[in-house]
Formats: sequence, C-alpha cells, structure tokens
Amino acid sequence: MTRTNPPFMTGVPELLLLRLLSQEEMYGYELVRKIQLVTGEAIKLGEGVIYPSLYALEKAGALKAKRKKVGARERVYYSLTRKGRTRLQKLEADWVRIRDAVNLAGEVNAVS
Amino acid sequence: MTRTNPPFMTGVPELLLLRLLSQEEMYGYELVRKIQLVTGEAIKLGEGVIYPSLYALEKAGALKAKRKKVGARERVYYSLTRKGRTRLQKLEADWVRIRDAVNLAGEVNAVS
DNA sequence: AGCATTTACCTTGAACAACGAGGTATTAGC
DNA sequence: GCTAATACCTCGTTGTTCAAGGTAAATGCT
Repeated sequence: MTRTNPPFMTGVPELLLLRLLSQEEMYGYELVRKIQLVTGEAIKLGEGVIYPSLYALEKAGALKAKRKKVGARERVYYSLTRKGRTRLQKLEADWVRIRDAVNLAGEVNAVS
Repeated sequence: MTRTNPPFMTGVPELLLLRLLSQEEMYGYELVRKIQLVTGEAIKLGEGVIYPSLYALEKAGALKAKRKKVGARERVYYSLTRKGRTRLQKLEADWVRIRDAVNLAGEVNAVS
C-alpha cells in the first residue's frame, strides 16, 4: 500500500475527468493513460479510481455512457451532459479558489 | 451537514498549520482565526479540524506543545520540530507538484 | 449584579474519496 | 503458443475532513 500520489488529491480525479471529457468522448482505460500524459507523469490515477469515479459521475447525471463494439471487444465511451458542464465550471472555480488561497497564505507567511 | 469548503482540501490543513507554525508558535484557537485571515476568508477550518490535526502532528513528532498560563486560562502553544520542518518542505513540494500538474492539464486541455 | 458573547480547550461520529490489489476476458506481437 | 497490452470491473482499507456537540473562563454590555 505505497502511495503513488501525494496529498491534495481530493476532487482532482473528478476535475481531470470532467475536463478531458468536455473535449471529446473517451473510455476508461484511455483516460487512465491520458491523465498521465497531460499531467506530465505527475499524477497517475489507477483504474480503481477512474472507473468508480466515472460511475458516480454518470449516476449523478454529469456523464452519459455510450457502448461501442470494436471487434469483439467493447468500449464504454463517456461524454459530458449539460449538467456535467455546469459541474465542471463549479469545480474549476473551487479549484482556483483553493489554489489561490493556499498560494496567498504562503506568500503572506513568507514575507511577514 | 452543509460543506463550507469545496473539494481539494486534502492535505491543506496540515500544510497551512505547518507553514504558520514555522514562523512563530501559536495556539489552536489562534490558528483557526489566522487561517481565515491569511487565506482571505477563502478557507475556514473549524476547531474540529485544527485540534485533531495538531494532536496528530504532535504525535508524529512534527510539533511540540508548550502550555502557558494566561491568568487562570491555559493556552497550548505549538511550534515546529526539526522533523516538522522536513515534513513542511516535503508537503510544499507535493503541493507544487499537484498544483502545477492540474494547471498544466488545464492548459493542454484548453489548447488542444 | 446579571447576561451574552467571546475565548479556549476538547471529542465524537459520519461521510466520503482515493487507492492498491485483485479478478476476468480479448487482442496483438513475437 | 506465450507474453504483454488492452479493457472492463469490484472490494476493502485507510485516512481525512467536518459539523455538531460539550466544558469553562474571561470579557463586555446594560
């Protein structure tokens, strides 16, 4: 049980998923690799994080799933709903708020 | 049970506590207010967060406590140990890593 | 003198999210 | 034919945040 990611991860998986899926539909396994890519390997989210997150977001009405057959293999593509877009905007705002607050606290602390 | 803080808070309390206490010793109640101050009201951490965090950090050897009488009232002042300083450095690095990765992912996502 | 508010400590219980580790089946490469 | 990669999924643990409580002393108001 060695942690691969440091703290500060709450909400990050959801934010990244919503961001990526707001661009184009993707399937779970694809998202696992894409997240490593776009974060420069700094964040690695396993399938044990991705799949449950996708189900939760779908259940919440933020994502819709579409099954596609590729040969005998099946892929589940997810894309954002209107609700998902709203949710993404709110999450982005939350992120900015916390990020800036933590940075601000650091500066104040460093100077004083 | 209405959440006052948005997501992305994991690790933030610990980071803020270590930062503030690396400057000067403070007591719990003081930290509760100071955190609101230095984050521009963006982050509010209640006593139910602060006290348990302080105990955990003390137990982990990152903080040392000193009791001071002010009249009949007693205050428990906390300050960083050597271990606490190391821990703070690591946490700061973690924070930068996640912050930058999330920002990077946002940019990549926005452009492509 | 009486009363509310603030200061200052502390605990508990619930909720949730992230995660590693596992498990199955298909396809591709050698 | 064998190994690795693809692609899905679930479970149980762990840790953390948090609201809501509760006590007692000091201060301010009237």
